[in-house]
Amino acid sequence: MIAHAQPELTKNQALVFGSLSDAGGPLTAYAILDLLRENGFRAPLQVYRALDKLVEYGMVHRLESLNAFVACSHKGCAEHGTAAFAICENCGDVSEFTPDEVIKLLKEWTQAEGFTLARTTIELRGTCRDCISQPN
Amino acid sequence: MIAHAQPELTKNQALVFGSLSDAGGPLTAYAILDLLRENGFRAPLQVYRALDKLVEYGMVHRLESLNAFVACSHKGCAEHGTAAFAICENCGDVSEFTPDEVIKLLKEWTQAEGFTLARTTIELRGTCRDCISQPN
DNA sequence: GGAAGTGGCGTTATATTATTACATACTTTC
DNA sequence: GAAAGTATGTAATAATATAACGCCACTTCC
Repeated sequence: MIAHAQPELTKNQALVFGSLSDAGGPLTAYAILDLLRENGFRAPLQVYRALDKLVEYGMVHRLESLNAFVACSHKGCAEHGTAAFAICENCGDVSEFTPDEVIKLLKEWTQAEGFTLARTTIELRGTCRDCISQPN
Repeated sequence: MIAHAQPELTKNQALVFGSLSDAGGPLTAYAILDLLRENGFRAPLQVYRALDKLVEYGMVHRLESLNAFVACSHKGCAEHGTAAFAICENCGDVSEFTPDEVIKLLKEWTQAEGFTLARTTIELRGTCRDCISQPN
């Protein structure tokens, strides 16, 4: 478990985090940029810089297999372990969960290998329950 | 466990697979393109099309967190389960392994959720044993 | 044999994602 | 208030990936 300080956000960081929270799902950096143009955003770097910090603070996760970003689903982004994501390829819905037992096993593997673990990516692609039961 | 047929490769597929095998580590699509220019490759699509097939055949894995590709490390790419990767951020070395117990736990989660799993990405970022013991 | 389908290939152009480089401003610290 | 650190704005560009088109080789089915 890693405790994340809950720092004061700068204006840009707050705007980016707000759009991700409001979206309720993953957004690409350029989608965020378009949403924030009316707030004065002009360039990708404004988004990427804010995202870097938000990811560092643990408030936003990067979805590697989508090249997109999503607000952490934990209330207040309180301290929690490594997250995993189930991504529905039909509706785009993303479920975040915390597979502690899986993380434990992976840590055991890294320790046996002498590998110093910095960051873990676990992403499941497939079809969510709703999309299976309600085929379009 | 999924059995992958070991199909005849086309000329382009064989060239792309050859560069990945020779490299012994991950390459980006554009790095492959540059390696294969002397073999007549001119455009990214030639690489991406071959990679798509090789990934489909299970002979090449895509590393989502690197936007790169790596030849499967299993001998002859025989049938095997979902792979995981430990990526050294210092030397770039990638270790492929097959964490069956982890996959089993993740499958249990998906079944409990009614999520139909199509593809699993597990990537560990950190520092390998050699780079820890021989700091530059 | 020929029509129709399939898959691979080559090429150009373009879309999407991310970073480099440089200048400016604000804030904290001493 | 000078120095150091952090955030910002902007333009330009790099890196990654796909769309659209036409061509050719092969099959298969009548």
